[in-house]
Amino acid sequence: MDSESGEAFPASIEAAWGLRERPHKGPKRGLTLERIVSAAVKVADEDGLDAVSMSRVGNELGSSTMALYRYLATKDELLTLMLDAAVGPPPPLPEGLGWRRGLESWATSMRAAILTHPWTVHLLMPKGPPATPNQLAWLDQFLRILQDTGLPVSAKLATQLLISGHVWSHVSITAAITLDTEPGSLRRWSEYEPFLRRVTGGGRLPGLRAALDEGAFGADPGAPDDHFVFGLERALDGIEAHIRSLR
Amino acid sequence: MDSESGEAFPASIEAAWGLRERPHKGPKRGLTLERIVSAAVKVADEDGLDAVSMSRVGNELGSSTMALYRYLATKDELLTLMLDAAVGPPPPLPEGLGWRRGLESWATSMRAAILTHPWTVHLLMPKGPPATPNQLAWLDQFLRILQDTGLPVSAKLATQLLISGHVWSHVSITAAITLDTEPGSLRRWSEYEPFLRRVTGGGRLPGLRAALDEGAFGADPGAPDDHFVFGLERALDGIEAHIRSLR
DNA sequence: GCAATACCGCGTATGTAATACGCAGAAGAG
DNA sequence: CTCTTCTGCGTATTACATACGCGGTATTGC
Repeated sequence: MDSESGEAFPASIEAAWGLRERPHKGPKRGLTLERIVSAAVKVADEDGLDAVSMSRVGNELGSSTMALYRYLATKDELLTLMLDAAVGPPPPLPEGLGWRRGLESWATSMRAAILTHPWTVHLLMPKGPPATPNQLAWLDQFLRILQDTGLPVSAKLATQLLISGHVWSHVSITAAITLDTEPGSLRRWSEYEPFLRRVTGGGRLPGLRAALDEGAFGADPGAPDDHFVFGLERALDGIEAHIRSLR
Repeated sequence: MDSESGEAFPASIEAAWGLRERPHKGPKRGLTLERIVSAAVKVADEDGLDAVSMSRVGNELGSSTMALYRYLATKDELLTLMLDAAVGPPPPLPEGLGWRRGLESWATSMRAAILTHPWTVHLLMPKGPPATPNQLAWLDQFLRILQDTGLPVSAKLATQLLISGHVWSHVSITAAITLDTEPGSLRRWSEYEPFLRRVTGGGRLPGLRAALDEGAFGADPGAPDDHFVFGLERALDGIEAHIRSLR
């Protein structure tokens, strides 16, 4: 009954939605997309994203490298599904919060979900419009939170762009600063302030220099959490004013 | 005279700042970091980021693959410098704009700079705190724009996080939707709306479904530009209210 | 029942990268 | 003039993703 247009998105994504339940002829399938993805997530949790190779994931399942390609067309699809699985669905929203508290909760939960599996940060760059189940579930929840605000749809989507961009930006910086303490790209936080002092010498970059002298980039890189809240609240203030202005 | 701490950041970044001018003994150097980076940028402009391999860049310079490693420790450093070079310095800021117009201009310029070389989108994920000259120049300009607002430094930085996150998020989505029309990951925009209708069937994802029925995801993917402006203005509204409240 | 068919897991092979290592020659230092 | 330090670069290693095809299996049409 479906039109034959079902080829628009990769088969693995269709499969993740539970569509595409082919009645099949050949031997029984030994694996499941779900099992593959969760094995890959486990590898990433344990040994980092770089450890996720097709052969490693195959081994983890007691299977071979190439068997996975019966379920996935490319590694990229695996990564997309890993992100979806690791972030998971949005936690259920308490009723009657009001849109503002709702969005605060949404943003905070998303940030937490991402940082639970730090490697997801490296997968946030979208490879296309959101299409996986959990990703769309988050979007859906966002839109439901704004349901009764009277905002037009396009404003709701634009709001989502702003808020999720903020989350994204925040987790990326956080990960880059606090988590990537690999000796390869040294860049230890403690070296950062002296470095900035050095390059802002001789009157270069006066704005930055002034910030340094006011104590930005001080000891504690935990400040980013405050930055997160600050930016979120300012954004919500702006949205709130706009919603009020619509009446 | 420098303390011996100069090893905090990769040598190539130090070199990009013009520090590290070693008086050298051996043969004259045949290349320059600058030439390498601009050759790499040229390759990316012509054939995409995936075409940028060490050997390809070497060839482009009439040199060998391994010669590059006298200037760069890893390919990652090359990518970092490519981003810096492609984005370039911020355009000079008109005087007397006021902070709000200033930030609008900053955000718009940054968006334009990134989209001038679409491949830069894939390099935006930070690998550490910003350290390259142009990157810091943008940050510097941002801070100077906020100079007379009375905001504490940490609020200025948090504001930068919010605004740049918005730019980032916007260009990423834009690139993912409009530019990645590779047949590999099909996902043509025109297939997106039908896809969403399919997965929101049966009462699933009601928020999304409502948005669909209101005409979101309609024909024209040029709407993201309006989304960009909307989000930016809301954010600035919030900042403005906050600045006012400080008096 | 039975053959044809479509699909399974997976071994093998290919191609492309990044990059470690070491050599031979060049140029400034003493 | 020799020693040291640095150069460009050839070679070799390692690690992947993934194309291709084989031999076997379970379902389907007769």
